Amino acid sequence: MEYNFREIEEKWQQNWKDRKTYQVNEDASKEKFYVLDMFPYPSGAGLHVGHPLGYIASDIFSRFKRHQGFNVLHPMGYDSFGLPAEQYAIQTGQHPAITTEKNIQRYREQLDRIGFCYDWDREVRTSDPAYYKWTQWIFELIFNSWFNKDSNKAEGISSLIEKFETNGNYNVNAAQPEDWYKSIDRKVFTFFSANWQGDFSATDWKSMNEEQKELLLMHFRLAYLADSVVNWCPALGTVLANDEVKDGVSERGGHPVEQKLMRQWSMRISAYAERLLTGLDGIDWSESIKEVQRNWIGRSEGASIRFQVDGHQEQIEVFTTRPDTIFGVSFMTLAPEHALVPKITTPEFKDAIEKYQAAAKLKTERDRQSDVKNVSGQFTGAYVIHPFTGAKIPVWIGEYVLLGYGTGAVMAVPRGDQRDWDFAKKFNLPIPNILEDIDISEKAEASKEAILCNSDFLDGLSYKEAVPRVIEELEKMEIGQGKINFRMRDAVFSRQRYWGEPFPVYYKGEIPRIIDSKELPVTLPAVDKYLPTESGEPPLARATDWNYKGNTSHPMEMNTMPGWAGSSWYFLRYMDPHNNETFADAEKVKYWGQVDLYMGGAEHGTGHLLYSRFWTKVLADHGYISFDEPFKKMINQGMILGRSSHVYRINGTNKFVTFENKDEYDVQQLYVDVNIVDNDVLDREAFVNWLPEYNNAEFILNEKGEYTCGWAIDKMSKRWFNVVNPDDLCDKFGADTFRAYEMFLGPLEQHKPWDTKGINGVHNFLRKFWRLYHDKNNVISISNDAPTKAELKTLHKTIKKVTEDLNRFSWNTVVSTLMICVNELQEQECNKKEILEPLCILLSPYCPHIAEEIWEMLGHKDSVVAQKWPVHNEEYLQDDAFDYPVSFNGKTRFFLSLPVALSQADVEVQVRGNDQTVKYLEGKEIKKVIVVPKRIVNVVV
RNA sequence: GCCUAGGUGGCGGAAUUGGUAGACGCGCACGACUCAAAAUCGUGUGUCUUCGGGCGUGUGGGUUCGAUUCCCACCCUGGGUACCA
Repeated sequence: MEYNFREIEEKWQQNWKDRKTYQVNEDASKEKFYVLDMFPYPSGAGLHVGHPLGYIASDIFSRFKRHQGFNVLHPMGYDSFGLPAEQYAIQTGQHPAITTEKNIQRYREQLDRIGFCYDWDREVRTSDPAYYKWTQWIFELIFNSWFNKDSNKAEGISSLIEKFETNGNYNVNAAQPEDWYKSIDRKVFTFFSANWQGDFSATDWKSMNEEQKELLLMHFRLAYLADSVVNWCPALGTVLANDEVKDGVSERGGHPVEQKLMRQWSMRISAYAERLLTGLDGIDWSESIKEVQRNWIGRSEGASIRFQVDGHQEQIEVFTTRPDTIFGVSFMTLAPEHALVPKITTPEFKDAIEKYQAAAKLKTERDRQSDVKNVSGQFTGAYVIHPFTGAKIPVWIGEYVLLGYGTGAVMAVPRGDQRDWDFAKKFNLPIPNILEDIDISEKAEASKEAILCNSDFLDGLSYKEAVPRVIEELEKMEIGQGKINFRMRDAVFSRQRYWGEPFPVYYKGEIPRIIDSKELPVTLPAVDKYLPTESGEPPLARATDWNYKGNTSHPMEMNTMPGWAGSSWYFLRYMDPHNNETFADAEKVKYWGQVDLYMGGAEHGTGHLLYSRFWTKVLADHGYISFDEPFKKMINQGMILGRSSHVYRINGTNKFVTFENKDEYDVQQLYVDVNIVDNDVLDREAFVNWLPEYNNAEFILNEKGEYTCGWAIDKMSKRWFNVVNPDDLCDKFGADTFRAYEMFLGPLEQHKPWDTKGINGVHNFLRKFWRLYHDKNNVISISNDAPTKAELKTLHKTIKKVTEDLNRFSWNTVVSTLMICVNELQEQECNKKEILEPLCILLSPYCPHIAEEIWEMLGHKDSVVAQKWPVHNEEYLQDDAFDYPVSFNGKTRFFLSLPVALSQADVEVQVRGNDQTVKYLEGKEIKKVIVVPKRIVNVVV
């Protein structure tokens, strides 16, 4: 029988389905292992060869672990809320649920062909009400939480209310902005005085009405409603989170984004900044993605200092990482939008300041960034008083100071900061020297090594010594303190879209109220159109049939949750996907625990991977789960790039010149469909028929009479005509070949070009493998004879290497090892059962269909999936006589037959082939013989 | 600028702890089978060579009996990030 992969693969895929081979259940007698893929958004385009790369790798690892006796959880699902389906709905009126369902089916068909071992009974979809019921539940949990900085944990809001009732907020150390009380509406809180600083007593609390209590609590909750400056994208008609904006335009679609003040839900992720940062040390992720998160969190240590404005009540607070350079301050710079600017600007500079502010406002975020080199600024006419010297320091505004970072104000030390230095030079401000022996006429010196001078009580100190000294002094004077600043902002959680989770929230007046968790889910209502209303409200404002009937008189929240809501906890739902009582049964969560191996792209560093960690920590703080990091180890697969082909048209003609001769003409390079190019040779007939414009193309051929195409490596895209579809490859070569080839391509984490012609090599390997088990007439033929030593050695070294490679996540080298093994066994004409049976198990993670088929042909009734992973025996690997090359002065001079008695003490070397013992080499006495592992003996004279 | 991953034949890549660099595959060349082609099988394939050997892992140094591997300096490429005070 020939290797008929089509029949075999169809047969076993059906068989696995019927036998539920890959169903897993909690089993206390077995050790668990959780292998997870980042679940896909089911787009309409289907899969190309790049998508399954990570799925194949994780599938192989799951199967390997299963063979090793682990109880492996390996689920798959869909991140099925999202923009494209909604955009399609806007254009066609088709409900996004229908589009999504169709796309999911297409995805499933494509995935099934590749032969994955997912337990499909555990499939989750974020857009399924049975799923988002629990997304809504978690939202309510977060809403009903505050972050206690004393315990460094989220706690239930009731513990906060208890505190308020006994002591007001006197002993409350909650995560919230320092100036939170400033945004309290004084029309509602009339009993607080004008200069109220945020403190209230138990009596105050008790005297408040329901509305006032709720408004106050909102400033403590981990999910809160607030007026915040958000990234508004007019083209998409929605707000975006910071991680969804890149270079001032939306990540999806590249539409411009503007800053806008809106009342929005936010998540107080900033409360977890420190824990999100330190948690990185304990997880096995790539250094680069950890670095992305560290930068995003942006922790910097320094001090905040308040400068008194000369002649005003006001103080300007700055944050600096270099409080040691305080004696080098020669001016202050505020962000143009800083709230104090209008208050302190003197009349004579009012016009100039307003002009500057207006100009700054006109510039987009993007313009401001691209204009970095241009130093600009404007003096306000105001001065602050230096806290130590009493000197008058001019206050400027400048674009280089950002309102969103720190306090929006900097103390400028031109001596130590290049931007301050540039600013000082441009506007002729003084550059006082505070560092010993360093020239500052050309540039600033930011070194932390230098010794301070001209700095009063800091003279002679280094950065390390000076910082605590200054902070001590500032605290004594009550004008500053040591401070840790974070770059990370809270995450906006509202989207003005239809196709997302509805909030379980209705409004009583201005006050949002949570819908009782027993009444969840609040399902997405039908709407007549998927566009915002004429008055600019989100699409959900069109809904008339909310399933939540309890408060028909009260309006519902009309925003929906962002895309990352559902994906922030899906890995927990897989553990218990059908539970209707809780998001996942506590016992089951305890059993499956953390994800042991998480496979996916590296592009989610500041989005999904951060939010998942955040939600996991909240759930852990409330005791629902016992771990506060979701993904123990993560591997980010690289992108598979396309190899696109070029043809060269002579300008002004319809003549195409072959690659070899293209330099002789003035040509234009054009992309050509890779499917009509074989081994860089163009199928001219297919080309002529490909596009109408090429119907009458003429060719200038090479010497062989062929047209050779040029090529380049590009991203796989329809635009370059270089998309390769996995279905075609499964048709032509089979899923087993496809799986092995994707791994064989190169290291998983690296970006690498796809090259279809290389797949033949792997296909041939599988045919050879098949032939190992068959005789010349293609009849299964296996002998029960004892294997030879050489055969055992081949097998055992293969077992050893394959096992080692899989344990160190080196998927690509395994394929080569198996190829070498098959080549050797073929040479040895091995047909021994004792060798070929374990080999079949070794292959099965990579090529499960062919392994199953052969396993059955060998007379087994059970599945190869259930077989124990073979273990190698060192005994078979030893060489009994090997010629060791002897290296003398770095060059191989002669060979020794081993075993010989050699140790470092021996100075006599026995030469192969005779009994001669040498004491001298090239006339020099041998002093030392070095025996090293592997195959070299070194002689030192 | 900073962070991060890399740089090995015509190509993808291997070399795990410092130990025969280029495994395995593609491509290419030659041969077998064939009227012929495809497919398949076999042989060869870093480079120079006076056939002894010489040179070779981005560049230049260093450590070592021995360096793709370790150390120092530099160059280049991919990815991330930034007037972050």
